This record gives sequence, C-alpha cells and structure tokens, in this order.
Amino acid sequence: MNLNPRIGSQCMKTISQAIARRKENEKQERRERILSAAKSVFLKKGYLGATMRDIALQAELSPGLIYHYFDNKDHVYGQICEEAFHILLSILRKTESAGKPPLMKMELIARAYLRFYLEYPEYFEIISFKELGFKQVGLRGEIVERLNRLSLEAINLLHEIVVEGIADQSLVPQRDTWATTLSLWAAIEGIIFIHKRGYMEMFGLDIRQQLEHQISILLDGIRR
Amino acid sequence: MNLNPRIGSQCMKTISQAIARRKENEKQERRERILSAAKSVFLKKGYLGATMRDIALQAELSPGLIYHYFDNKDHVYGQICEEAFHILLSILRKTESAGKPPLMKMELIARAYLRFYLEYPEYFEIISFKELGFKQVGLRGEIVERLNRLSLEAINLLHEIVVEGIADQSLVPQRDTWATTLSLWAAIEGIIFIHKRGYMEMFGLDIRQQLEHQISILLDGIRR
DNA sequence: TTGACATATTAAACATTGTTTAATAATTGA
DNA sequence: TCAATTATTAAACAATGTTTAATATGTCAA
Repeated sequence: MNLNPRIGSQCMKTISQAIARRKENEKQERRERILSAAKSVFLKKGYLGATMRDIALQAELSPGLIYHYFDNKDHVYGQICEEAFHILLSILRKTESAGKPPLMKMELIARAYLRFYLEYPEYFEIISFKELGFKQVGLRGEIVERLNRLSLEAINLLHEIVVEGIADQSLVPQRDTWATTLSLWAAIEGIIFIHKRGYMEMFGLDIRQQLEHQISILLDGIRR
Repeated sequence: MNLNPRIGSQCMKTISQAIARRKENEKQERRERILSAAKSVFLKKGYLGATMRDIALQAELSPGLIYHYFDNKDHVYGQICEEAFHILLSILRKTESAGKPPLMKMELIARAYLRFYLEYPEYFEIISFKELGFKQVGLRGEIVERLNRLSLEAINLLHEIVVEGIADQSLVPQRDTWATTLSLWAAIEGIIFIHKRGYMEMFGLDIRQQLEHQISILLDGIRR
C-alpha cells in the first residue's frame, strides 16, 4: 500500500507516461507496417496500378485502417516518393568527387543519375510519375511542396558544380548559372527518358555509351 | 411497275448500295461526333480526368454507345493522341528549312518543337502522357504501335538532318547517327519538360531564351 | 403491308476503385 | 467496475470503365 500518496501518484504518472510512450511506438509501428506494405505494392505496380486494398492485404489489415494513419492514397504515395528522392540524393552525393575538377564532377553526377535509374528502376518510376504525371492525378498540398524541395535539392547539386566551374574558369561565364544547370540537367534526364521509352533498344544503343556521348556533346560541342 | 425484271433488280441493287453508303456515312459521322466530344474532354481534363460519361454527355448520347464504336477508353484516347502527333508533325515539317545548312535546320526543328509546346499545350500534354505515363495505364496493341511509329517519325525528321550534317561535314562524323539524334532530341525535349515542371518560372527564366541557350550549348559546347 | 432480321441505342447492372461511416473491440484511467 | 478514448473492422458510398439485356429503328423479302 502506498503510505505516501505523493510517491504513489508519481509512480502512476510515470507508468502512464511509459504506456503513452509504448502506445506511441505501436502507433509508429503500424504506420511503418503500412508504409512497408505500400512500398512493395507501389514499387511493383506503380501509382495507378496499386490499390488501397492491395496495400491493406499486404499489411494484413483492413483498408479503412490505412485512413486512420494517412489522409489518402496520395499521402501514402508521397511518403514512398520521398524515400525514392532520398535514395537518389544519397547516390548523387556518394559521387566522391571532392577535389576533382568541376567538369569531372559533372560527369560523375550524370553517371550517378544513370546508376540510380539502372539500379532502382522502380524508384525511378515512382519519381518520374510524380514529376510528369501529376497534373492529371493531382497531388496537392504540403506533400508536393516537400517533394519539389527534394527534387530541387538534386538539381542544386549540379548547380553548385556549375557555379564552381565558372569560378575556376573551366566553364565559360554564363549569363545565368541556373540556365546552364537546367540545360545540363534536362539533357541528362532527357537521355534517360529516351531510354525508358525504348528508343535505344530500337537502335541497338547502349545507355551507358549514350550517356557518355551525351556528356561529350554537352562538354565539347558537336561542331567541328 | 417494272416490266423488265433486270432493270428492277438492278435498280433495287443500286438503291441498296446507296442506302448502305448512307448508313456507312452515318456510322462515320457518329464516330466523328464521339471523337469530337472526346477531343474536347481529353484536351480539357487529360487522360485520367476525362471519363466516358463526360464524353457521352458532350456527344449527347449514352456511354454504352461509345463502346459500339470503340473498343475502350484507350482506343478513343489513341485516336486523339494520333491527332496530336499529326499536329506536331505538321509543325515540325512546316519549318521551311529547305536549302538551309543542317545546323540551321536543327535550330529550326528545336524551335518548332517549342512552338508546338507553347501553342498546343493540351496536345503536348496528351502526347507526353502517352510517352511517359503509360507503363502504369497500359495502352496496348496496335494502337500503341501506330503511335510509336508517329513518335519515331518526328525524331526521324531530326535524324535526316544529322545525316545530312555529317555528309556535308558541318558535323563531326559520329559513330552512330542515331546516337547523336537521340542526344539532341533528348536535350530539346528535356528542356521543355523542365519548363513544364515549373523550374524556369522558379528562376525567372524564359523558355525561349532557355531553348536558345540549350541550342548553343549543344552546338558550341560549354567548354572554353 | 407484314414480319423477320440486323443494327443502333439506351438504361441498368457489374466489378473495381478511393473513401467514409457506423459499429465493435481493446485499452486505459479513475 | 465503468466510462472514455483509441484502434479496428465490415459495410456502405460514390465514381469509375465496361458489359448486358432490352428496346427502338430501319431494311428487305414475301
């Protein structure tokens, strides 16, 4: 028996806190479980192919429960998409290009982007659907803000190199560093999308060689 | 009364033919009516936003009837998409570049593509959804074959210029003319997609200037 | 003219979506 | 033990693409 009520109440208080903590953990675990199921389903079937019932089945719980933890399908998708961006960013940052000249850094960034496309095609699909298909689907609100920020973060890695290259005069001075950055990014991304559409297979071209070709065109120009 | 049965039967025959012809016309008109409605709906709402009931309402007939004239939604969409490609192709061909040097022709093609994007944004959306979003949606069969052929036809306009440029030595000889073609096409298309995603607005860049920048990078290189 | 037959057309049904709701089960704190 | 909050579910809902079964329409032969 608690002779001292202060101690008793204090004990109860800490227990309550511990329980609250445990419940918070369990809640988080449910969330994770749903996200894990969602990831496998989205990666396998894509945004449109994946259904909430698929995810619920994979997570072994009812579809309705997902809405207890997430606002809607886009919200869940947004989380997976965010994860995809983190993988992309980690690969782009892993280029280990410190100290190398800016032109070399650019090549490394381009190759790293290609590596992401080749090694994580499902994640690439997730991202490119967000980037290109969403005027039609309608991801809204702060989710898309966060994803846009991550997307920009990737491009910014290239921008920093452009700035550096202009500073050390290995690049011609540009009117606008962002204009050059977007040009390069567009050309790299473009060549990957071309591959995704099957045109390289059509002409027996290798994507890696094609990227090197693209890099050399960008860096050296095509005019004799 | 027909005293001569040969004439009578012949007359009936031609009437039957005329009726058959009229019915064929009416059938074609129904088809056109549906396509016209579909076009306005698809252009306004995009592939995913458009519903068969929307189209039926616009055409003032029942949704089921559409399936009497078309296999399914994708089939209808394919027709609109084909129209979009024809517009693109006509614009690309209208460049009036006969006699100009290949490098100039390339610039004109690039600008023409941009013009299509700026003047027919809804058609551009239709095409780019076909090009990029369809692993998830699943357009199948000969429709996609026909669309791919049209898409390739567009790229081939650039390829012919590349071949010509190498022949007259205004371009460095390339291992593969298609490799160069795809590089250029990717860079041009890429810069437009970058704009579509809103990055140029973000940095106060103008799409036309950006395309010129892209062209100059491609043609002159960025290295000092 | 009538009736059979093919075609055009529709309304309704169907299966599958994302999402909501209302009810139930579980857990906690008093 | 009980009230209340929370977690969970089954069922319902509205909207989709598509199918079906029925109906209207028009054609042709007898």
